[in-house]
Amino acid sequence: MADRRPRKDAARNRAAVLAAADTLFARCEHPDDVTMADIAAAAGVGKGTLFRAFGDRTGLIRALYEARLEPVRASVEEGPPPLGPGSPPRLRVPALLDAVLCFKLDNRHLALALEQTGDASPYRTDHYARWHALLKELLERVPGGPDADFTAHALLAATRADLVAHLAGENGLSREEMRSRLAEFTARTLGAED
Amino acid sequence: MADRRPRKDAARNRAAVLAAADTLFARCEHPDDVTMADIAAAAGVGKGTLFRAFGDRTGLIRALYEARLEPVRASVEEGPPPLGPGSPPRLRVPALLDAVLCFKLDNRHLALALEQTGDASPYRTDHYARWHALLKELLERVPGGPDADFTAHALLAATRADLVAHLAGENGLSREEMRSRLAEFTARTLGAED
DNA sequence: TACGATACGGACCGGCGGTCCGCTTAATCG
DNA sequence: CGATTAAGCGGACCGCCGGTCCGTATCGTA
Repeated sequence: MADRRPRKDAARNRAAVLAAADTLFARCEHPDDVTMADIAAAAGVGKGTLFRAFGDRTGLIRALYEARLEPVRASVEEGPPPLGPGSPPRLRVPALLDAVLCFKLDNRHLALALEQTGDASPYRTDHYARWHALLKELLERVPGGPDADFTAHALLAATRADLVAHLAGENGLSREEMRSRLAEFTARTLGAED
Repeated sequence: MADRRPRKDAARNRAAVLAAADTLFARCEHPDDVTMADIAAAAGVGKGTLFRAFGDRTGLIRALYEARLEPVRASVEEGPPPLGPGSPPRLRVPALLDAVLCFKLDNRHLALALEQTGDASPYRTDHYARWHALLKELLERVPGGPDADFTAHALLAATRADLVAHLAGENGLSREEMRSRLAEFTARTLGAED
């Protein structure tokens, strides 16, 4: 009844597919330019392998995204302040949003691909649920703070992948400029520090 | 060299297609469930007609969206305060965002279909450009206000169709609750009124 | 009414995500 | 080690969708 370990070749292929998909998404401007067949070919496997390993297109992208996100998640859950636990909400909230923003900047293609996957809104993924829950909890502990639930959503919305891509691309906003804008915006919504 | 008026049947068919598409999108939960063939059939025309009139899927959805948006645009550009011109930014900004939110609530399916259309990010449409430009201009006139450009984007991001749909659907947030949450959020980012 | 321009419509196409099944190969066991 | 077996493989195949094409029908005009 225990989970049986996967075969060696299966594990190797899985990794190859993830790597291939990663580079392909990074190379192409629009996520839809990368087809499943492309990924399979680049990874040197058949399409069947790819679908058996990840279920469907969304599953593959999600797996990639979450693998990349893992270090950030770790920093947030057990890293040092101000990002890690234990730091006061007024410091941790901006740190958290900055981390999300940086992640999206560093993984534009992936985030775009994921948020844009037709089926299932980005709001039903569990990583979104985690960010939102944590943010909400922190906001609730800010004295005189705004409605935590909505504010958490609104702040996260400011880091949407396509917005970030637009600001970086069309507007030519640099990484640091964007970070400081977001920090300022976050500070405002937290309100004056009494 | 003048623009030749379209033939009567062409105009009628165009209207029929828009109407059919509207009801179909309204009926279905997920925009992708509505295919071009469905729309053509519901409108009682051939697929060719549909594509000749609107170019492609995105064009059709955009046309629908903008037709619906027209009254709101009119209210904003030449209506009475606080939504119309002439009212002070501190009143007009929240009014504007409230109007956008209400529009998205009333046209969830359309907004979803449009924002989710794979090709072209929602940030390159001209209605977005208009909202953003106006909002930015208003924010610049708020004394001691935040960075206008980024803030305008961030505020609009809080009214993204899929977020609105999520809040209304999963969270069961009522229309009025959402409006008041957004109003509160907006007020916060505008800062204390000195 | 006759004629040119315009629009119609549905058969058709290319390409995509996803499936299926005969073959290969890794793991296990005597 | 060789035999056995289940897990994994891969690419031909399928259904569907957005988009095109062109012979035919209809509108507007004189």
